[in-house]
Amino acid sequence: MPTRRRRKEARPGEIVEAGLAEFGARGFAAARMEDVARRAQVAKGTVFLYFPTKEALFEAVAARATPLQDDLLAQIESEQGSSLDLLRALLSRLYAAMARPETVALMRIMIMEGQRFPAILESWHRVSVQRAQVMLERIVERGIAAGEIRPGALTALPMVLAGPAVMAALWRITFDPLQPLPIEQFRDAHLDLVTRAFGP
Amino acid sequence: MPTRRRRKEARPGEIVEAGLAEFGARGFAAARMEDVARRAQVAKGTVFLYFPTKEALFEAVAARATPLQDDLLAQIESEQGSSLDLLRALLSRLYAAMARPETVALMRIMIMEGQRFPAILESWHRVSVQRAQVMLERIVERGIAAGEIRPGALTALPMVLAGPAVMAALWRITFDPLQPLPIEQFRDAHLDLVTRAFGP
DNA sequence: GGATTTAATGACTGAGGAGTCAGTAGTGCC
DNA sequence: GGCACTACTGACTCCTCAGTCATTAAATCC
Repeated sequence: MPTRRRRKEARPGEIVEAGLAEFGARGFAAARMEDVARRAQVAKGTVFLYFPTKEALFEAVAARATPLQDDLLAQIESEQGSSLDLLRALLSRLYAAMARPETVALMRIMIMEGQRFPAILESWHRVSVQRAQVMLERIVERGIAAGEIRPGALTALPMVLAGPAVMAALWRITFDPLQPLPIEQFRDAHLDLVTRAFGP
Repeated sequence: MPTRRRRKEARPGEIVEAGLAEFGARGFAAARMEDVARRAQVAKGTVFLYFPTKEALFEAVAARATPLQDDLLAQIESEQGSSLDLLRALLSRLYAAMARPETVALMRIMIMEGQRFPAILESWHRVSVQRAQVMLERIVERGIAAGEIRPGALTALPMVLAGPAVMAALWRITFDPLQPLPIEQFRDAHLDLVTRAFGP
C-alpha cells in the first residue's frame, strides 16, 4: 500500500466527491462514513478533520447543485431566433445537464433526502427549476406576442413542456438497468412533440 | 390507554399500512421499527411476530404496487374512439392514480430503495410502466394506421407522451411544499399539448 | 541531521436501533 | 370459576456506526 501523503488542499474536494457517490448510491442514513473515507483514499478520522459531522459533509455535497446556465435568457430577451428554436435550445440543454453523472447523483439525493433536508430542495428549486421555468415562460410569451404560438391551457403552464426531460432523468435513476432509455432518440421524440405542438 | 386486544387477522394489514407510511416518509434505513409499531398501535415485538425482519416487512410493503388497470386495452384493440380520445383517457387515468397518497408513497419508496431492492423496480415496471407503454404504443399505431397521426421521431417512442404526468408525480414528492402544483390545470395543459401535437 | 509542526491514522467509546424472549393477559372451553 | 392456549408486550442483548483522540509520520525550518 502507498505511503500516506499530506494534501490539505486536495482533501476536502476529494471527500465531497466521495460523499456524492456514497450518498447518491445509498442515501443519507444508509451511507457509511468509513465507505466515504475509503472511496476518498483516506482514513475515517481524516474525514472528520475536514467535516465535523456526517450532516456537515452531506450539506457540502448537496451544495454542489450547479446552476442551470441562464445565458439563454439574454438571447430570449432579445429577438434572436424563433420560439421553436429557443425551446429546442433550452430542452437540449436540459438533456445535456441530465447526462452528467453528477447531476444524476444530485437528483437522487434531492429526491431521497429532500424531506429531511428541505434546504436541498429549496436551493435546487431556486437555482435550476425556477430558472428553467422563467425561461420557458418568456419563450412562450414571446411566441404568443409574435403570433407564432396560439394561447391555451398549455401556454398558461409552460413547465409542462419540460415534462419528458424530467421523465428521462427519473428513468435513468430507476428503470434504466431494466430497460435502458435511448437518450438521443428520447430527446428527438421530445423535440418532435414540441415541434408538432407549436409548428406550422 | 385502551386495553390490548387479540386481533390476529387484522394485524398484518395494519402493520403493512404503517410500514408504507414510515418507509415512504423516511426510507428503509432511516425508518424505525418502533415507529412502525406505534403507528400500527402495537408493541415492537408484535411486528416481529408477523414479519421476521425489517426487510421482510419492507418487501410486504413494496408488494403493494397496484397494477394500472388495463381495461382500456380492450377498448384500444377494438375501434372505439379516436386516438386522441383514447390518449386523453389513458393520461387522465395516470393523473388519477397519481393523486392517490398510496401511489405517492410507493413511488417515493421505489425511487429511494430501488437500487438496494431491485425486485421493487422490476415489479413496478412489469405491473405499471410496461402496461402504460404498451397502451401508448397501440394507440399511436392505430392512429397512424387510421391516418389520424403522422409518423415521426415522436411516434417511434410514444412513452415521451407520458412525460409531463411523470413530472407531476415527481413534483408532488419534491417541490410541492415550495411551489404547489395545480394538478387539474397541469393535466389540462398536458392534454392540450397532446391535442396540439396530434389534433387537426 | 535534529527539532518542530501538524496532517493523517485507526483502535476505541457511546448511542441507537434491530431482533429476542420470559412474562402477561385476552379468549375459549370444560 | 378454573384451565389451556396463544396473541401480545417491552425490557434486554448485541451489533453497527458516528464521532474521538492518543499516536504516527510527512513536511518544513534551522
